[in-house]
Amino acid sequence: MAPPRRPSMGRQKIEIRRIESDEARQVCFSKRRAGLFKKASELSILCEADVAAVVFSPAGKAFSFGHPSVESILDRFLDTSPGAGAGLSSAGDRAVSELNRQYGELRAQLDAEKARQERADETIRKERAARSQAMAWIDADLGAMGHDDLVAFWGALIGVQAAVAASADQLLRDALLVGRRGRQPVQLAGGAAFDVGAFGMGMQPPPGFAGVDLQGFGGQATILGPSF
Amino acid sequence: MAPPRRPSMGRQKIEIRRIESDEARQVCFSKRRAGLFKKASELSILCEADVAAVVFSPAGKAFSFGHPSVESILDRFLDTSPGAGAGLSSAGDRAVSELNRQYGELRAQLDAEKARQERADETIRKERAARSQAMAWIDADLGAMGHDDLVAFWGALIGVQAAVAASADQLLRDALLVGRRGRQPVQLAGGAAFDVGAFGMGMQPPPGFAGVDLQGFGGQATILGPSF
DNA sequence: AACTATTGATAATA
DNA sequence: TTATTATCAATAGTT
Repeated sequence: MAPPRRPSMGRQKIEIRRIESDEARQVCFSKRRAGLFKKASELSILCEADVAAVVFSPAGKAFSFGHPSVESILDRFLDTSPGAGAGLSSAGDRAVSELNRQYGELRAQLDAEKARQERADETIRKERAARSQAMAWIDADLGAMGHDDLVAFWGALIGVQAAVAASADQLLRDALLVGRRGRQPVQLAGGAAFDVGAFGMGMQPPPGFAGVDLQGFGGQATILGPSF
Repeated sequence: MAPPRRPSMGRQKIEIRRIESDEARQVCFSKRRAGLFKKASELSILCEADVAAVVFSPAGKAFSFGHPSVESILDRFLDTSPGAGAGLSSAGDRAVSELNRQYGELRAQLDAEKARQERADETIRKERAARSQAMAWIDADLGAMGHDDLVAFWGALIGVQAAVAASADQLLRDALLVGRRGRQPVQLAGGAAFDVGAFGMGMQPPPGFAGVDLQGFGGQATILGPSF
């Protein structure tokens, strides 16, 4: 059998030497320029350092990053003047500085959002994985199953439910399912049969539990075999 | 036996914000400054770009990297402005313009993220609402339930499942639960049928099922007492 | 400074 | 160009 082809080889190790392909070089330039500026930004924030980076593309186009501003850093560096201090030298520089600050703030927000999104996705993914397991059981031919089979089935489902709820509770604090892990008998009024079609999002109490005693699970229970 | 403690926690995730500890900040500065210059060097070699990076430590000490030389890059960057006739008159102005553009882009991204997040939250909310209903049923006393009741129960649960799955499919396209809506009996062998230990995610058997013999489904099963 | 477990960056691909 | 994914590379926390 053929080895299941990966969708990608993933990143491969490369030598640090001029990339021959024009296109590949351009792509690499864009990516690494962004990476360089990000690193510069992180350095300036983490260590409260003043950082400037200037890059000219092979085509001659200039790109730059600076905190608090490119020019203030460059001037300070070129001047070699100890007296220049750390102050910004012009209104324009101050504007750039402010923009840079807002930019950093915004980016932080975006990162936070992305992290939150990832947690949500993960929660959904887990719940679904658990549910698919439950579905497999649910798909079983229930009519052909004995009573004890069904009870064991139930037990397994409870386990899935508990696990899912536990992992999910971590993320959202809406009180839909909080507390009450212990069993607390649900009051099910008697009545008609199940109306499966009615089960949607806004559900009503299970219609079809007429005559079922939901109380008392405290003692020992013996469940009879597949006799039925 | 004691768990073999790792020699290190390894790298931990950190937020990009000022490092409070003076010592840690200094160490980080040294490491990341080196990393930044390395990245700059790689960029210049790989893409044949002219690159300069200037860093001032919090203490005011200057460090720099440049290819082919820091000064040539900086001069070129600072020079390329005075002559520009249209609109922007200085490198600083262009930088501001670029920053503004990026700022707008970021803002748009953030909005998109927020919208996506809202959809995810809604999905989770719905799934939970449905699940809380299912939980109410699960809390019922199964041992006291007759076979017919249990079967009906299952039927209702299938309805819930279908509704939940339908609403959830809208959001995520992971193929965890795609297709197969119709019932396709699961093979429940007469022997060991449910492997509780194999629970979907990383789940443990339901707390109360410790005493339940899940093997030999063809026969009789006895569930022990209130330990449940 | 050296050492690793992790996170983060990115080459290859679609 | 943007998205994805498998790998490689950088580095946070320790020793």
